[in-house]
Amino acid sequence: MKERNNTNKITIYDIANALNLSASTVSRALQNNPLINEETREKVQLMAAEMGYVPNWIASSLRKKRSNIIGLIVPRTSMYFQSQAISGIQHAAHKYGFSIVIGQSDETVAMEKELVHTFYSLRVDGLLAVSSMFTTNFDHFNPFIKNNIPLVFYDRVPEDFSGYTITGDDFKGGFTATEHLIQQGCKRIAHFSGQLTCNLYQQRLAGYKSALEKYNIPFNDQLVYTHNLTLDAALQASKEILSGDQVPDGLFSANDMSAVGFIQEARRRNIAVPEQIKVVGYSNDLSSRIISPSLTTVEQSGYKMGEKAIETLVQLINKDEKTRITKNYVFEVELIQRDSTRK
Amino acid sequence: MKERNNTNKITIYDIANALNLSASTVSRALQNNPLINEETREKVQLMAAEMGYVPNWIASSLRKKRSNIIGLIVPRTSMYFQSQAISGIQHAAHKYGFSIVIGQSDETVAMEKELVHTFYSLRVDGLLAVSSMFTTNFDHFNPFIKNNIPLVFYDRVPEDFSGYTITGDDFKGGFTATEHLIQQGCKRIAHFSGQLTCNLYQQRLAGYKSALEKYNIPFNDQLVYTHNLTLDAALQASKEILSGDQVPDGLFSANDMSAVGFIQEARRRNIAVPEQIKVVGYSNDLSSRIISPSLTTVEQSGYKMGEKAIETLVQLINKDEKTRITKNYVFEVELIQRDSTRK
DNA sequence: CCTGTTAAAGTTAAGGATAAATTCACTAAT
DNA sequence: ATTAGTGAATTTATCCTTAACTTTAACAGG
Repeated sequence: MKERNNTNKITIYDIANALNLSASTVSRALQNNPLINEETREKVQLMAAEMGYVPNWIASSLRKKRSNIIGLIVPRTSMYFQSQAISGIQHAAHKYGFSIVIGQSDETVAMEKELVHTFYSLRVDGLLAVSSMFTTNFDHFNPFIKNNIPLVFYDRVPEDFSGYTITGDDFKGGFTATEHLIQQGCKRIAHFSGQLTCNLYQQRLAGYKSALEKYNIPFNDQLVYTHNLTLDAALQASKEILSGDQVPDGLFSANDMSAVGFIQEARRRNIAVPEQIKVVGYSNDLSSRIISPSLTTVEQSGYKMGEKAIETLVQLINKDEKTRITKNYVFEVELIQRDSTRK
Repeated sequence: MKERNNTNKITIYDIANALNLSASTVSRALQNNPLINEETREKVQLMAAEMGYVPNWIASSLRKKRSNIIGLIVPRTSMYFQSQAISGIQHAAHKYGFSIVIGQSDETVAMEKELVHTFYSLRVDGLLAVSSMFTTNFDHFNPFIKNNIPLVFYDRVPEDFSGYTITGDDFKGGFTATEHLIQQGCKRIAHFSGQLTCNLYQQRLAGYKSALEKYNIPFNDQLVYTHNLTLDAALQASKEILSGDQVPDGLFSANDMSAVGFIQEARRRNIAVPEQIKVVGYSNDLSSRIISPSLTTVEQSGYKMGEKAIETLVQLINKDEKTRITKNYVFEVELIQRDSTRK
């Protein structure tokens, strides 16, 4: 038996031969080009279906100089917020006829660089990116910027970037979270922050500071714990905080996972949340509904942000002149009150 | 100012012209083909770097009939197990020089069909798939099977499929989980199952039945609750169970999320876990460590399964004759004992 | 001195689809 | 009857890279 290889796929030439037509007529007919006689078009489409023709997207991309592929760079697909964003992106992308190629930077700059290069070589029509926590220099995105290939950052975005960005209102989120803790009676509020090179955490910290200032609570940088916001890092920091002599009465954590870590460590030490310490997280992860006490957090819809990001990108790709594209779109945030800050 | 379009990218012809060489020499030099003089090769590579040349992957794919892209179909990227698997797949794929295009079926057969078609048109070199819960007929994968394009299923796989599969030992998992409950003293054990059209849930149920049988506990199909295993569906089913007159003393849930839902509903009704009812989940999701009491569960590494799946696929793509490829690889499972089944 | 060999190129032809330019048949208008 | 115009198709060139085939020059051996 002869082994079939991948080469004997049906092409438009096969259809053309079968119908005694030219390849370009077939091509046009399949695209419902009005230059083609209705009868011919139907004949072609019928034959294509019969022969099991599937267009070769690679050949089409090469010729059209358009791949209908969008590159997506995320630090990790397993982060709840990111996986929600990916869902939003996928759904919207499919609606617009684009496929998504995903790359994970694993929070490293080196990998991020490599991915940008790969996507450039792939000739993606546009790039969607969430930068790694450690990216401060964005020069490796230059191939896209210099060649005018649409590029949209969301969630974590470069500072002073002249391009398109989609973010949550992190300052407001930090402010609201901290203000809520104060209103619930907290006087000594600790803060878990991520890398301050990252706009997100900078803004959340700034919001935290601003709320303290409003209520005349002096800022104390001893209360700010900067780490990578994983469960383990949070447990570590929590031990430090809870074994100190001046234990705080509130914590605003820049993500939910490390707030969860804090609550678990507090429970281990029989320190009552919310009675002795009140806690606010960030993102409204699934875990915030699972931990007990349930976690007060700042809602930020990954799904919607992903959707908005790709919508913006697609408008840029299609050079949509009619609709005005917002350059720096900011999503509203909302405080979700749960048990971890009950009075 | 003239607008730059995406077309004026550097090609091998530009390099060839600049050096007064032919395009094929440049092509060869860039691929370190031994037919090219070392001096020439260095000259070409230097010039390529200088001119900012990036190979056009689309043209190369068309010519080589190989895209180095692998398609991935998952029900949802946001499921913890799936996102872990994606991480494993991504890392390994990168190592082997492949890019991953991800599509979500959203647990619908229609979307799954469409994705298969898209990936076929994309001329992916291979396809990795986790079927939707509702897929019973796998004919839509035929384009791949008939054209001998490597196809590997993992986690959820078709029954009686003659191709390559990677699964966890779901029967053993179901058996071990149920046996553990029995050994902890449970006599009346309920089971949350997913769609029984899906091998996973069938096997876990079979394991559950087998354990009951071993300990001479009669199987009672009133105790099996089939739903889609989301938090909401679990809450609904839990209400039913817990408000009935014959409340069980144990629950084996086919995933962690619905076990979490059950524990939450039990807490709401002041039914103590594990004292009154013991609970075992499946997958060792993050949530199993967050819920209190912490959830006993069956470990199944998504990361490793993803890695194994893509390794198998890559071997198939490369027609690796030397290494024997296992057709139906089964991962060991392990019971992780936590507080939800304490005696 | 000529043939044979080899290294190091160059030329040409896919790969499959499509846009642009061209041809052809036929109708309408002068 | 001749020209212009139109609808419907065909031909050709192109996208960029690479594999297959050819050429060229240099040199060794009889």
